[in-house]
Amino acid sequence: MLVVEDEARLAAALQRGLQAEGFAVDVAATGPAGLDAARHGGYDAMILDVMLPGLSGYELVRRLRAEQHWLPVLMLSAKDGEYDQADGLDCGADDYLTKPFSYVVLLARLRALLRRGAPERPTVLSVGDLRLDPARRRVTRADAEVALTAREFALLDYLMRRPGQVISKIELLDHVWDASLETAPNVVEVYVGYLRRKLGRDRLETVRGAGYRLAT
Amino acid sequence: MLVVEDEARLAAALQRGLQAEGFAVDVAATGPAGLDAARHGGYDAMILDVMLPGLSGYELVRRLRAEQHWLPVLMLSAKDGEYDQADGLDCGADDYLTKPFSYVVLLARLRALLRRGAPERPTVLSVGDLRLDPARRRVTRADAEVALTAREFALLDYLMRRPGQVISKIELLDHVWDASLETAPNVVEVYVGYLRRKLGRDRLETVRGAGYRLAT
DNA sequence: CTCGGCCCTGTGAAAGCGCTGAGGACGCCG
DNA sequence: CGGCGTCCTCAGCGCTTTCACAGGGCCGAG
Repeated sequence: MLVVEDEARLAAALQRGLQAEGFAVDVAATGPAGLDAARHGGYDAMILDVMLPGLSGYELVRRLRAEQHWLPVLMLSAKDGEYDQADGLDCGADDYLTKPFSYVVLLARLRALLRRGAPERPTVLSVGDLRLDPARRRVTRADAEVALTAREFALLDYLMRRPGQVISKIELLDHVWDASLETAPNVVEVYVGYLRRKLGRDRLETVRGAGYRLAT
Repeated sequence: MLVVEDEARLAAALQRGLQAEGFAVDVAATGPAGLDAARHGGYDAMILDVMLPGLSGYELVRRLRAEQHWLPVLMLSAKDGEYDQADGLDCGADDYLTKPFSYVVLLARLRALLRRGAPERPTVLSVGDLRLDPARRRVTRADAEVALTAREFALLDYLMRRPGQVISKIELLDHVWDASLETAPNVVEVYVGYLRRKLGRDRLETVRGAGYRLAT
């Protein structure tokens, strides 16, 4: 088990507690150190604080995932409103716990995580004759490559992870457009337009008053 | 012993012959099946045909090596000029035999291979006509040596380990430039520029807003 | 059929991103 | 000490992308 926590007392407590449960535990106190350990050590899971010196927990997971490491991650955060749960899960953590937390709950979540194991993330998303490969950053439609800009790619990625479901503009703004409260929802319409032009007219359905849906 | 060979008669002959020598022999008839067997079974060596349905022998070895399996591999190929010996050895095979071959020779080579055992050695990385030998610190392009500085070499090394994938500047900074939170991402651009000059313009693709990709 | 609101899209400005040449800092060697 | 090679910074340029906006089309309700 890898524990990444800068508060020395909490880190020590976790280490002792987990060792008592039979885990072998390493501790890292800073973001960069944690990232490094997660990369190299063969851990079964990681407990990760959000607030860390050098590199936030979010950023740490994001980078880890970007490098194709699927180590299960349980995130810890002080609930100070600055960060929230959705953010944590969004950036690639597998579970989330708010400080202060009960030790028993932590153990239970951890066990659940380990039971699940490192899920083999889908390498390639595929819906109909559309294919999107996040690692290679390639999109093909009926085996023909489609060139997308960064934003278009992010949008399509998001939609392809929930094909057939209606996704609201607000949600898309939140996730694809980094929570900018002051951007008009019209951007979404514009980008859906771009995608339609590149992928075919009827692939993205408009659900009036509700959002958009990727045809399955 | 694992024999990966799609020609049924040859496969059967090899199996019988090797069993007569006291080997336990499994046969796989397709590339994917062979890869799978090589991954899981604890074989001492593999005899591998180049021309296979589903996945070529070259690709099979490459993948195996990429996953850190150092099972000794003896490659077989019809000498039709399309593939050649250098290719076979470059992609990570340990020895090479051209069809038609004498059974005695095959046995001798196999024995030699087993004597040597599985060496823990990094393979020569090879993508397209690019070759990079980490041990010798040498890079060739279409068999012509290319002189690279240390940094250029490290960068190319990193990219060649994940050909086709998009790798972000952040990740490159992390790995090639060690822990430089305060170095501008511009260094990466500069060095990609250097590599392009030495390796050819279109070998390194820019993926705007995401990173770089080594063309496969 | 009409109307109001929702959605689409062409236009264009601004910002962002990546490439490159110039050049400074540093270490190595003669 | 000067020449050389490597590493890296910096600033300017050109292209792409992003986004706001506005006019017009479409849809559903009444």
